[in-house]
Amino acid sequence: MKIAAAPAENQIDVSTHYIRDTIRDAIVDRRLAPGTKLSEADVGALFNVSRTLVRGALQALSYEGLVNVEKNRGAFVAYPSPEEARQIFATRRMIEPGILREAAKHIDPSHLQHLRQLLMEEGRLINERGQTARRAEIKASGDFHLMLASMTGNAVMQRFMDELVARSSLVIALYGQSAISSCGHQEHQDIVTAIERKDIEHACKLIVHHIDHIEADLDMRENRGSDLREAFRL
Amino acid sequence: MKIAAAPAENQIDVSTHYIRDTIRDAIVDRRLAPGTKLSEADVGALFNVSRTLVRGALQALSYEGLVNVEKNRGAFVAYPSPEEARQIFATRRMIEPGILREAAKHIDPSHLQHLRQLLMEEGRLINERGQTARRAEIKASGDFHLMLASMTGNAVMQRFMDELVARSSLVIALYGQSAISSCGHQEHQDIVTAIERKDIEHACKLIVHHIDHIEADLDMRENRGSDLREAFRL
DNA sequence: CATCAATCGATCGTATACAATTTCACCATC
DNA sequence: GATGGTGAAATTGTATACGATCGATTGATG
Repeated sequence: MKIAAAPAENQIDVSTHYIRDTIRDAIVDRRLAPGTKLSEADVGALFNVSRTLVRGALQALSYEGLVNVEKNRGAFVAYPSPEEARQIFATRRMIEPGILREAAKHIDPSHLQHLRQLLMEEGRLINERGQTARRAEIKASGDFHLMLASMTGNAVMQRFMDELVARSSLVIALYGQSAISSCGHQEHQDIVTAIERKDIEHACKLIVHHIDHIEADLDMRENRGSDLREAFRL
Repeated sequence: MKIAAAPAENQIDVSTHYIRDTIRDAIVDRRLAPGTKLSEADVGALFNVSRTLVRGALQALSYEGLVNVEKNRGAFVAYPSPEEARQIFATRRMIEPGILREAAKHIDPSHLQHLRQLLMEEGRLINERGQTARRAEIKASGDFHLMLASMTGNAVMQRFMDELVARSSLVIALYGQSAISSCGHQEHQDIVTAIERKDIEHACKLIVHHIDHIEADLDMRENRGSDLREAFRL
């Protein structure tokens, strides 16, 4: 399978960071399918850089859990197992109530306004059709949770949530049913409402159930499609 | 300053992982002081490998927050600012109660036995003197929290805690008062007792206060010693 | 016809070479 | 004596070279 990534972009200063971010976006947006091989030479050719920089980017993505690097075999877009997916959502359930309680301490009106704005954008996307809108919807849903994390003013936690949201997007793209639940949007609204009322404990309950619902909407049977092969690899 | 790291170890297959782990241990154990420059050539010479592998290891450590890589200047052992230190502990307060609640769901008698064993080891170290014992004590204290994380059976969360504990150790080594509080050990015991009684909510309160106490025992004034310089860098 | 071994091609792992940048010493100047 | 500029040395950034490993194809053999 050929990789459909960004063009060479001769003008831009192509660094490891740029390559990493570009590939990450492509993975999270599902323009790169899980399991796709990311050959160092191919990626390097696409960006007009040597394998050295590509390796750096792939290594970084492997730390983030978006790419699996197999020794002497190469790098592949992550294909999270159902167990891995469960752990990602379990981790979010462990973390996000804590984020909400901490965010509540630092909240100010502009935060609430920004949250409401995100919700409106989200609502707009739900009514659109097509794959592009679907991708944007998944991204917007993640942005909502990232916004909550950013309200804590805690860069360490934000990085953790960045990773969790990115990996969640990958999981949703992989195992999501075509009949996507638009109730997620309603749940986001309910959470903001609870925050506005300063009923943080209720917001915590809501967000845990929300994560439950996201997970419940997935169909995580093994061996979807053709990739028996990955199933047997280490 | 010369680096006092592991010898060349000609026999061992020295990979990026090995280098990363060795440097990480040295940082967390404070055999490498914060701010120490990790020159690629020097480190490579110590391990008898080329700069290629060293760069990989340093990049990995930078992702973990134990090393700062500054473009065109090199890699330095992280020198966490007070603000960064506060964020690390704040993150732990957000996460660890969630870990406790999740761990409680998966608990079995062997876990409790292992916890008690860690506590005994910890108690033994408190009564020893010397820098070696101090290092071991900091490490043991971290291991207690890592054990709780491992009880969740969640690899994603475990990795987050690995990072947080390692960075905490660095912070404690940096800002810790010489008069270390041995009440941390008592607090660990109280937490285990609460878990044994299945009073998880109490254990959560205890662990949050415990983290508060660790943080309160630090002296996080800026500009300790000479390093104005770091203060102005990006 | 199936199975297994040898070989070849492709890809990765690591070292090395060269370019770009920073650092530091030295010297001129005020 | 302090300041500022110049050039060499040291260090990092990136590309390339070469050896090692893996996978597939081919051909021999039962």
